[in-house]
Amino acid sequence: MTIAFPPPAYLDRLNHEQRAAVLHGVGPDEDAAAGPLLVIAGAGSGKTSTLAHRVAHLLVTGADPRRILLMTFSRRATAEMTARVGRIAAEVMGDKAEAMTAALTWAGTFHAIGARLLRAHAAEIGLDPAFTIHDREDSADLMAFARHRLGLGRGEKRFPTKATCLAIYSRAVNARETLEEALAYFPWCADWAADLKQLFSAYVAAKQAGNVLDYDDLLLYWAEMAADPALAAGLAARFDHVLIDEYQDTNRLQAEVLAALSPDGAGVTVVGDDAQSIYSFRAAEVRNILDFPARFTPRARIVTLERNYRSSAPLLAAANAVIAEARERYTKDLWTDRTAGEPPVLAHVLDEASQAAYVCAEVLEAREAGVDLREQAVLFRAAHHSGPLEVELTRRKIPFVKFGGLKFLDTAHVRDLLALLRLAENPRDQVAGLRVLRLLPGIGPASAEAILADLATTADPAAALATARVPARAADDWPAFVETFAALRRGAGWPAEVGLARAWYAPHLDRLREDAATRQADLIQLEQIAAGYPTRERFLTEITLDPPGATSAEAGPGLLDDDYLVLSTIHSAKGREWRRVYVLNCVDGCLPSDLGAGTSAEIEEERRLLYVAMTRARDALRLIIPQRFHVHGQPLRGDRHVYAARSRFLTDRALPRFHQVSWPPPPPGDPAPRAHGPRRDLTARMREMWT
DNA sequence: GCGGGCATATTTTTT
DNA sequence: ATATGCCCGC
Repeated sequence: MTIAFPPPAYLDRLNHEQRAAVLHGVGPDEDAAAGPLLVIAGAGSGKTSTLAHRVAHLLVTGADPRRILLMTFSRRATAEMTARVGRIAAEVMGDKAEAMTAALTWAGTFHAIGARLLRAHAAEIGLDPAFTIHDREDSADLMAFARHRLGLGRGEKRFPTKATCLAIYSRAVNARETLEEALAYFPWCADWAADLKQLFSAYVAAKQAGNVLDYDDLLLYWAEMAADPALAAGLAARFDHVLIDEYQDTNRLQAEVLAALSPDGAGVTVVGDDAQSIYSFRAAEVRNILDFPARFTPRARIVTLERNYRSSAPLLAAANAVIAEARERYTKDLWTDRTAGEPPVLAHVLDEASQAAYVCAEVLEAREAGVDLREQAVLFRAAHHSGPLEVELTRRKIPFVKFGGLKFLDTAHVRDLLALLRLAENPRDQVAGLRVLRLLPGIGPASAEAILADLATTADPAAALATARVPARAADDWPAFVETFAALRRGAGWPAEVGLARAWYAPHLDRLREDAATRQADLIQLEQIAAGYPTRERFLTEITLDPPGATSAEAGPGLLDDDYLVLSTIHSAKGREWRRVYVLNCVDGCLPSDLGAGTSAEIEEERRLLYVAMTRARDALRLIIPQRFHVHGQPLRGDRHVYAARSRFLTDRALPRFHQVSWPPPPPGDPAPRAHGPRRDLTARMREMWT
């Protein structure tokens, strides 16, 4: 492959630092062969573009796309990245660029790449390549199963729930901590260390018996494989270049994987921004990025991108003011030459209902002024915060799509259907089997377990089912199940198999659920999604590793062609941008969230969360402060609420960066505008007397 | 052993 | 408002 001289025109689009990041160790001075590179890329500094240019430049200068490992944080980010790489490369290579990006097959999330590598190397590490992958809920179910079997939780004191057990386990694995160290994050469970150890051991055994891997295993097996001298060489030899996006949100286990892929850092590029680290609840370790340069000798090169191309100056000034209060920070303030623009607005509203009304009014007004709905987004801390807004949007017939929170895949009927497909893929998968078999009336945990035990040990699962002893009450429904399972095992064709599974499931759905019709509609949609995958295995793997992230009021394909408002958790908004951004519930208790112990590290992360939300906006930003919002999860039906204060992150020092309004606007001539609610809320006091 | 009925605690963010 | 977990009758 020839090197393009003079340098390709695409380099001219980049600023000095971006170009340095793109050119590092590539091209004419290949002797300076690419040592490790860290790109600190502030919000809106052209990070994605820079990374895409670097990959494209590697391709243009002759790198083998099949030997480039590109890890991003979501499938959407992967798709966006490869599309951009393709466009850039096409400028120089024309039609050939398409083949190059098509060969960029090792692009995906850490977990997805891990799954592929483990399947490829399964035989070498004692895995059956037909392994299936448990998502969080499956893992929790298996944990519950192990817990039950050990008889834990029968004492007087309540044993931690399955979700908590899994969280502790996961923390230990991802942070590479001992159980005792991990328990520091779960102090109320400290007394259970011995039982938990026993439980985790049983959990691991159950996973292996079922030939299943959980999320953590995808990284753990990978890291362990890489740490084994006999296996590591084969892994490391696969790739010439390793590029990782959002490095600030990786955990220790992921850092280990990276270290094993390239011990001396050759060919490694990591990109991230410590000011946007928001995943420590998932054991993300911001030290990964901070300590990256010093891990190598000579140290890794650092390129810092501080010029912001996204936001107007007033918005950026406000975001800088918020992050300036952080206890500890490493990156400098961002700057921009986009000086014009309106200041961000702090909107005081009465409650969540008026918050919803305010957002609707603003959104519609902006649309009248020419800003499409899809250029606007509403962001919030927790998925349920958008509830009242969703109601209002639906009432006003404003289309929207929601990212984050409860997903399609978490509904019982979708899980039931997937469980059947998974059992066909991997008959040893006990969680899937238990779920499916219990759909048959007359089969409960005990008989299901007996049947599954046979299934796990036989060479011919379909035959084993046909001759299994089933309770008399289940006899009528049994043949249909056996037949469907056998057809799936034979491989009835994809995605036709989903149709078979659905046909089998339909009568059970009718029997078990009131709203069977709407749930059927979901399953038809699932079948359409399945049609987009080449095989059952790919479908099952990828859908658990990167589930369809969005739910919408008017679910259904085709919606994406229309104009719709985006609703998203702040976490799911990472890496995205919109012209106008609204942030709900900017009050203490929501942002920062008052759950958890409230350690200062947690508080700092909440501050970064607000920063991430603010820096998504290009032209306009509204932070909304309801004076009262109602407390969720209270047994008292109805209207318990708290009076909230402006988020502590919007300090007096940051305040001048905002324009403050009350909404609805006070009537003209009102002598006492009540921007901060009733002077004294006696009704609340009356209620509090009895709480 | 199954499955329905009742009580109870419990809610962040996600691969 | 929901989900998990426990108990009891069939």
